[in-house]
Parts: sequence; C-alpha cells; structure tokens
Amino acid sequence: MADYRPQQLDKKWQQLWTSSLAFEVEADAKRPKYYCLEMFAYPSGHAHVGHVRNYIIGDVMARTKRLRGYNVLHPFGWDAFGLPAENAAIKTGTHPETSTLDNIAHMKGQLQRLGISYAWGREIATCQPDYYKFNQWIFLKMFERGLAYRKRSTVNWCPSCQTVLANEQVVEGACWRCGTTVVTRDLEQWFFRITAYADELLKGLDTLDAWPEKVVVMQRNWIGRSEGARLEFPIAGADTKVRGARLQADPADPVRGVRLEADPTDAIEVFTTRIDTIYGATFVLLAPEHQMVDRFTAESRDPAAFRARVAKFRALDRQARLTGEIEKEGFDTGRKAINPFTGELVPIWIANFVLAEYGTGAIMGVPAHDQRDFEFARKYGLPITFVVQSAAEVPAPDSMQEAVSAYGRLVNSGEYTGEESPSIKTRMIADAEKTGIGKGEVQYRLKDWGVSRQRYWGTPIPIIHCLKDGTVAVPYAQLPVELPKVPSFSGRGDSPLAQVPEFVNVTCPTCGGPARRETDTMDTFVDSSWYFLRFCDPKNSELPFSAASTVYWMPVDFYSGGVEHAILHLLYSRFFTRVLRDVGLLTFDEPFTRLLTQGMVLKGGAVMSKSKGNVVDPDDMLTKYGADALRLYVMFVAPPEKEVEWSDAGLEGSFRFLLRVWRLADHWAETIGGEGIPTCGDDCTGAERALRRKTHETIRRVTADIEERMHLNTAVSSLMELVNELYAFSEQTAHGAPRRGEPPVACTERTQTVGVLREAIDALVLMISPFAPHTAEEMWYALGNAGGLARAAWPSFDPEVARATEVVVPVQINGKVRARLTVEAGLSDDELRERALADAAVRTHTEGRTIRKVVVAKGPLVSVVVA
RNA sequence: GCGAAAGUGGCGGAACUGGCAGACGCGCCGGACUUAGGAUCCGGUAGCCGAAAGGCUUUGGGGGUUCGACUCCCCCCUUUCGCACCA
Repeated sequence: MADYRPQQLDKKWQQLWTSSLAFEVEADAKRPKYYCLEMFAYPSGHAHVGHVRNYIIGDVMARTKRLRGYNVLHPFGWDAFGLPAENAAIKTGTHPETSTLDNIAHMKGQLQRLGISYAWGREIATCQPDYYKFNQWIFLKMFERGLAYRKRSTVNWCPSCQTVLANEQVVEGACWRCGTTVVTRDLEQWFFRITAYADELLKGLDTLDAWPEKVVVMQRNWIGRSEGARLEFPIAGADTKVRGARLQADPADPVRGVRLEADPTDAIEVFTTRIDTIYGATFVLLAPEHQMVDRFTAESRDPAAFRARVAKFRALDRQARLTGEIEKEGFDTGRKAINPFTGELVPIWIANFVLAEYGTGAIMGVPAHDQRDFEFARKYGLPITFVVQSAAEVPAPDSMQEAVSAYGRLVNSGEYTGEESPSIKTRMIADAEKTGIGKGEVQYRLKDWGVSRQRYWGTPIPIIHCLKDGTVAVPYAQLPVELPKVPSFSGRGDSPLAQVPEFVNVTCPTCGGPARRETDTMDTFVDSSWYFLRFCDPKNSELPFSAASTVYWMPVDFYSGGVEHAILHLLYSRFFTRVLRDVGLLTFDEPFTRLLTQGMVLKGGAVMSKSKGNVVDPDDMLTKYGADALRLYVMFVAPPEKEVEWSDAGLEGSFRFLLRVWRLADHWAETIGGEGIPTCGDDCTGAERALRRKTHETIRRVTADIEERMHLNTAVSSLMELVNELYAFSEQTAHGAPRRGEPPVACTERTQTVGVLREAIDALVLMISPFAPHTAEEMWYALGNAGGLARAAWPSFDPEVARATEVVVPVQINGKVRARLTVEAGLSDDELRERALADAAVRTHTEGRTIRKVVVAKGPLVSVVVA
C-alpha cells in the first residue's frame, strides 16, 4: 500500500463498480430482497450536502444489507417535471427539457462521485414519455373507476400573470412572482377522489409501526376524521316570534327587514360532533359561500345591501385566512330556523369564520359549550343556554367567562336531561334518524386532490372534449399523449398547451368528429406517487410495472427523505398504492414499511439555499478530502433524523480518522494479509483475548446500530473505539504502533497475534465499508482478500468470544459509587453481596453503621443502604 | 391558543429495558519524534476544594416516586417543529 490518496481511490473504484455492474440486480426468488430507497430528486442543478446526506444514509443501509446477504434494490431517479424549469424558461428562454436534462446530468455526476451504490440501469426521469405514459395510464384507470372526475372549484388566480397559482405560490395574498393581489376564480378542474379511501388511509396508519410517530400523527390530523351527525334545521317564516332573542328588528338596517314567506320544506343542514349539546343550540351560522345565502339575499328587502355585506365577508375571509387571525364577525339574515330537538326558533346568521368547504357549510351555534360560538354570541348579544354540566355548579349564562366544552351530565335537555354524554350521543343520533331530522355521519378534513395545472412542464391529461360525446378518454393504444414542443414561454395566457393548435385540435375517439384536447397538465405529485413501483420494472412498455416484479421487490423496506413530504407525497403514494391494488396490479396496502425522516444540514444556523448563499457544494469537499471523509463525517456528526450544523473542522477530523485506519491497514497488511485466515482462539494472551472481545462487541454494536436503531453516528464511534484499541494493541507487539513515514518492519509475531489482528482488521474494514466504500475496497484488496467487497460477507458476532471473563462491579452506598470490585464473571447475587460487603473501601463507609438493605442489580451492580 | 419533540462539558453528541453520566469526535493543554510541525504517535481535559489520596457539586429550574433517575410522574422556563377557527 502507499500514501492515502482518496481522490485516486474514488476514481478507481467507481470505475470498477460501473464496469462490473456491481449494483445492478435482478429479482431472485431464492434470495431475500431488500428494497432501499431515498426520495428521488428534483433536478435543480446542484445537490448540496443537505441533499446528499439523505443519499448517504440510504447508501450505508444498502451497502450494509448487501454484505448481510440480501438482494438489494437501490435505485435512483428524477422528479423531472415542475414549475422551476418552466419559470426559468420564461426568464431565459431555455426550453425546460434542455435545462432539466442538463441538470440531471450534472447531479448524476455528483452522486456518482460520492460513490452512492445505485442501480443506474433502472434510472428514471418523470419527464420522459415512457414514464409519463403511465401517469396517463393510471389516470385513465382512475377515470374509468370514477376516481378521476371534473368539477368546478375555486382556485387562486393572478390577474397579471393570467395563470392559476398553487396555494404555496400565494404569499400574503399576492402573487409570488409579480406581487399582484391574487383573486379567486371558479374553474373546471380535475380531481382524484382520495376521499373515497379516507377511512382506509386512516386505518392503515395503525400498521405503520416503523414510521416516525410524528408523521403518522400529521397524516391522521390531515385526514381529520370526525364522527357526528348531519341535522336539519327547517327554515321558518320571519314573522314568527323568536324565543329569547334580544335583537329587535331594526328598520334602519335593511338586512334585518326580511320578507315573510315561510317554506317548511326548506331546511339548513348542519354538521355537528356534539349532538349532545343541541338543546343549547340558540342560533345557526352559515358560511358566506353557503347556497342558501343567495336565496336569502334575493328575498331580503334590500338585496343590494345584503349582497354587499356578504361580498365583504367573502373577500375579507380570503385575505384574513392567508395572513392569519381574523376577528369573528357576522350579521343576522333576519331569518329563523327551527331547532329540530327543542322546536324553538333560532336566528340564522352569516359568519365569516364558518368554512364553506367543511361539513355542510353551516353549523348550529352552541355558545355555552363551544368557545367560538361563545365569542360570537357575546359579541352580538345572542342567547346562551347551558345544557351539559361537567362541574358541580351550573354557571349563570350571563357570568360565564368562556365556553365549557367538557362532557358531563345533560341538563335542560328535555327527555335527555340527566343522561351522560358522550354516551348519550348514539341514542340522540338514532332518535334523529327515527324522526327523519338527521343521521349519523362521518366527516373528513381531507379533500379531494385537485390535479389540474395550467402549465406546460407536466404530464398532459389524456382526455378529449367532444361537443357530442362529452369527456372522452384517450384510448390506451394512443398513449402517451406527448408534450408538444413549445418554442417560447411567455408565462401569460391560458395553459401553454392551449396555444398549440396541432395539440388541441383532434378528432373524437368515439365519433370521429372534431374535438378539443384537454390542455391542463397533471400536478407533479402524480409522478412521485408511484415511481417507487416503476423501479421494480422500469423498462416495461405495456404496463406501469408487472405485478410479478412488485410481488418480489415491494414494499419498500427502507425509505428515507425529508419530513416536508410527511403529508403530501407520502399520503398520495399510500392512496395510489391502494388504487393500483384495486386495479389488480398490487397485492398489498402500504408501500413503505420503514420510514426515516432525515434532518437538514444547516450552515450558519440556516437551511442551505442558493438565495442565502450558504450552500456547501459536495464537490469542493471531494476535491479536498475525497468522498469517504465526507460520507463518514455526515454520518458521524449526529443521528440521521437530527438537524445538524455543517462544520469544516468536523470533516477534517473524519479525514484524519480514515488516515488512521489506512495507516493501520498499511502497517499490518504484509504481516497478516494473504489468502486464508489464520485462526485465533486457543492459548491467547490476555491482551489478545481482550482484542477479540472488543472486535466481537463492536460487531454486535455496529450491526444493531445500523440495522435496528439507525444510529449511524454511534456505529461510527464504535468503529473508532475499535481502531483506538487496535493502536493500543499494536503498541505492545513487535511491530509497534503505526507511525507515519516508517515502513512496516518485518518483525515476527505470534501466530495468535496475527490471527487476532486479522480478525479485527478484516471486521473493521468490512464494517467501515458502507461508510467509506472506496477506502475499504482498497484496504480489503491490500489485505489479500479475493474478489472485492462485492463477494464479502458481513462479520458475524460470536457471543462466546464477546463474553467477558471478569467484570467490574460498582458498589453504591446510599446511592453513591464508593468502590469498584473486579471479579470473575458469573458470580451469584449472594457471592456478589458478600464480596461487596467485605471490600475495604466499602467497609470504611459501612463501619459503625447499620446496613439497612443490600440490592444486587443486573449490570451487575451492588447497592448498599446504611443508616 | 392546541399538539408533539427536545434541553447533557468550550462545541457536535453518547448513555440500548430505571443501574458506573459525559462514550466517540472537534477544540484546547502537555509530552514524544523532529531542522520544523499546522503532520504523526502518546497522555490530559465537566466544575469546585485538595500536593495527593480523596471529597463535594453536576444532565434547563423546582418538587416527587425509588436502594438507585439524563431516563418515570407533577409544576414551571426555553427552543424547534406541526396544526391553527375543521363545528
């Protein structure tokens, strides 16, 4: 061996891995599989060490599992569609395809220089027709099943840019690009009916026991299941007197003067989870967008004034919701509804805090038991009726400071008075069903997924609009619907695709008449919802993937990526998996068995970003220290899920450690190397036995740290301990400890010493190889192991060897360690107790005192209590 | 406001199931080897007292359970993240 020149080793081994197709795999039913995946990358151009950390984590896992005998699938690909490339095109004129492919080429080079062990033969890019063809295929399957549908919906619209904006592109109510105030528009949009799977997606969360609890909780909240009831409040005529209302009709207020017809067939439906409080429902609140609002407007004495107030709410609500807090406001429609349980008339108000898109867009106001309703009632002087008693005293409505939301015993609740909630809810719902005034219902916060984008750089939606036949699917045989080349990007106007007549004008597949192609493209989250399945069978031109390939490879055993995808990508993927299961392509429910959310890398306390100018480019580090030092450092600095602060000094330290390992291997290679492992075992000295113990203890710890606990930082520190031990051991041999500049002297060592060292150094090189693969390959080769690491096997732990022959037993007296006994291992508790009490140091503390208690604990440890 | 996670030397972090707090690394200090050392090897390094042996204190703060608490329970403080009128 020679001086450590990592840059040369990187090159040498990377070329060898590529030419030998070292990481390409095929399904093999005889071998256990392991599917290791990192979230694929958006090709932004340059990966910084923050991105790269994730790939290294996955690579450590993949390389470890290979050595552990698994058939490891470790692929990579590109989430290649998306807005940034199109925006860049608008700015610079470079076609998105050109810039995307350039970026992919550069980033791929970066990952290869890091020595990440990807099966590049399975690489995919979502912007390629042979990939997005199957976005379209899946879309059509969903269309056939009614899971893809069109409806009008409200979207963010920038009047200046003439385009739809995603929620995250609206910054404080204004367009992120030009600063124009965003307005809403109703547009026909395509949706995926993810709500059809809401309950299943929720239940499935319970099976994800190898996911971070945090992510599971976030998904659970996002789905937001609520059990309750949908109840009808019939609308009454406005001439009926309102019980308990303090408001008087005000002739000066045009809104309150209403017409007097009553229509008993009309009702306002509300959704509530607290039917037990219904006797306290003293008003009804409508969202400003509620359908009934338009009718009330028309029927009011002064529709123009009424409409103005509603419009103010609708606008204000929108602004406020984007910026945060809004003051609860409302106004009386002048109309009344009938509380279906009490039969009493309650006023109907319009309130700015009632959400149109949740439940029925209307609620019953129970001010005594809901804080929001309470605030509203106080502000407008609406009556408060207390109906659920959870404390000893019934508060007087006038003196209540806040609503009481706790469950308790029902009071003032007619036939239900005296019953306990929440158990009474079931009966109340049943009664409502019997009398036809309502029914039990489950509501979800989750909404259907709007997938239409009025953008160019995405998957065309495979639909044709025909005047005669309506919405028609593009036949499967005609897939893919390819993106036409668009020469220039203005960023203005409708969907860019609408400006390409050859694309838009088609014949209807059903009737052959003239028709218009759909010009929206799909949300790029569609692309990422199934890419992990495509990796199982990336060249399939007939189907997204074959069922057989996924039967072997899926589900993904280990998936890692940023926590920012905790909801969207991971929820959509779980949804797609179920849809494809129902289509008949898959046989399982959950795509990702184990999930790791890796922490970000900070520089100067901030997340790395180009705009902040604080990115650390991995290439700079590679030039200076080589790939392995960077890899090792990033793994050593903290556990993977933790955020870390980048440190050049820390990287330097990892480089020094690799040098230290290198020198050790160099120092001993000639003496211990070669084919055939010398045995070690019999008639060892104490030092030799101790080194063996350390070797096996390290194997145990490193294996568990990587495979079970995913504490890669402590795995590395265990390896460092072993290296320290090896230096100390070497010091006592004829060779002495490795020193720089001194060639290894040919000294003779005991065969046992050679054997013990060989075992330790082989194990060290193998276990360091997932972290520092290039250095490890070279050392493995220098030690005379045939066939490279690709043919090596992870060292196995022998508990017999690791078992200590003597142990140090601390003795605590009144909780403080006062002595340490060195005793042979395996003594009984009684023997330990006896030895402890006989120890001189212990006796100085027990002399003249009463021994109250002696506890011998596993560990072992002796705890003595004296008075 | 609600919910979750976290708080340990000068710094990053260890401590697995309630059992020796501070592994490992960075930094710093000392020694060796050297023309030289910013290389390398060896040693030291939580704080206070002490020449040393040793003792006392110490895991954000305060209380509790226990023979024993970084770990479990209660209250408080700080930080980070998530949700934020979902009826």
